[in-house]
Amino acid sequence: MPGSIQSIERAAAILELLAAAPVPLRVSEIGSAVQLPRATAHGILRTMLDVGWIEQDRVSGKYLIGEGRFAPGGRQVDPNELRARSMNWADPLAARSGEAVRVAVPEGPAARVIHYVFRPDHSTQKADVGALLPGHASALGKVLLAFRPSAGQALTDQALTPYTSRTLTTRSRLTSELAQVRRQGWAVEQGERQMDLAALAAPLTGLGGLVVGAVGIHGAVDRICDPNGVPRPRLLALVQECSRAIGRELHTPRTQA
Amino acid sequence: MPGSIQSIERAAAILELLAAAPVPLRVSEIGSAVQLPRATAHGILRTMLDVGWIEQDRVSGKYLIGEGRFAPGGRQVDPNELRARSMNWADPLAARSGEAVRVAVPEGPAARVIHYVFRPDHSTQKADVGALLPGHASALGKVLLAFRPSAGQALTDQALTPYTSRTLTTRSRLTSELAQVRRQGWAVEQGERQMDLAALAAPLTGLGGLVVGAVGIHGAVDRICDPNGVPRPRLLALVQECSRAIGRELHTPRTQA
DNA sequence: GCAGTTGTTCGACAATGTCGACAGGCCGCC
DNA sequence: GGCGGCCTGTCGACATTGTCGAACAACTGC
Repeated sequence: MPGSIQSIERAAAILELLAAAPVPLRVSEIGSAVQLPRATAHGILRTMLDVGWIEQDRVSGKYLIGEGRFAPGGRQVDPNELRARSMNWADPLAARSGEAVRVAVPEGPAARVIHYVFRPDHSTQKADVGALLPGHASALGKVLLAFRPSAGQALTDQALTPYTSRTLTTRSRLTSELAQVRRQGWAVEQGERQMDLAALAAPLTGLGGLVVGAVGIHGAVDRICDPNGVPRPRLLALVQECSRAIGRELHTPRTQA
Repeated sequence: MPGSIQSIERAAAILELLAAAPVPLRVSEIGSAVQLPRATAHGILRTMLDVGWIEQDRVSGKYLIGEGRFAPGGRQVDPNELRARSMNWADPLAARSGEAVRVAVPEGPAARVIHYVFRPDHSTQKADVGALLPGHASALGKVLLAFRPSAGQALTDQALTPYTSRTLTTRSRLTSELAQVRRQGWAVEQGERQMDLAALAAPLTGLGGLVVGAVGIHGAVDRICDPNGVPRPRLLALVQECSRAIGRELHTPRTQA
């Protein structure tokens, strides 16, 4: 099929139309300009609204081009919004798994913790919100690295700090590990950053399949994994379920009721 | 169908991925990052290549984000490229119609002439390449105005300079005229800018249905139209055929063989 | 040299987007 | 104030469209 994808071509045409327009445009104007039924134009507009390329004036209903997109280093998903959306699902995960929960977003080759839910028991714990987890030595980091080729690019063997004897310290081993993470859709960390700690993590998938963050649990190795070092299926299922739930939430950005 | 269009969502995801990447990425990397088969990712990438959102390194085959797109007043189609592509079809149009041919691109509410082909007979003529034709009083201008809602927005009744007694000088009459142009796909001008001149014009449709320019013929009123003021069908067909041919040319931007 | 990549093309299937028609809301004109 | 036109957004059936597996060729690195 040596043809281009029409939906995208049409979206591009409409986007250029809006970019060239000094004032917001109504759906019918756009439709007649590109010779498309209004319903079709509306569908394309709504999609571009969802992905943030364009904006809609709430009172007039007219559409206008979004601000400062695609600028070099253009903004990813807003961490605050992601935190807000994941809270509803992170709490139940902690309750049902009995472990502490973390949500993280990518920051260079590392993972920035943006949300933390304490383990249900009343032991002393410390929330490390704001902390930077190493990408190669944490479950959350591995997930982000696996689905963000841009980040992994910069990692050299020298940068793979060995935290424990189990830390992956060569680029080739890390690469194959990340390939496995991509295949199976989740990552595990056992004693790679701290000998007595293990963790599980899964990606948070935004619109279009783009991974915008990761969610996971962490705790004592013997609670997270069985004696053979295999993650306990129940915990794994809980993490994946939570990941999918937040993902679904991200797919419905019907903000502003 | 209260769902978004997936192709566009995926394109957006890939675009953000590329925007966040400091270095060019290969197809397979992109595919695994958004969990898509390579062929699918390739199709989306090719489309975004065609519309100019991304670029491809000719030697490595890697993809990188395009430069300076969507900047306020971002570039339209390059007039030089449009001129080059339309030349092959404008010449035959002049030969077969026996009239002079003009190609124009939008510039504000007016039409900038970027190409001119002399009428085959050897009468004295003057090529007005570079001239600015009024949008409301020329066939080329009406076509551009009809498919560029952004331009018409600024026109007030005061701006509708009356060149002759036949010039459309009220906004309402112009609006209905433009609606008709959109319906039928071509525009006519008879004595509206110069009493003894008539013209026919049709849009040049780029990718996705966006009108990027217009092509048309002009000459003595009695040669362009019949005594009743109706455009001669043969000439009209020739203009439309030429318009479609150039449009097809624009849809195949397989530049650089 | 071969084995493992890579980017790209082709074709068939069915999932997807398109488009006509309907409902709800708003403005403006009588 | 009520009415008519025009607007945006929704729903559903159809078929066009995009997707995805498999095959091809060119390239890289053991």
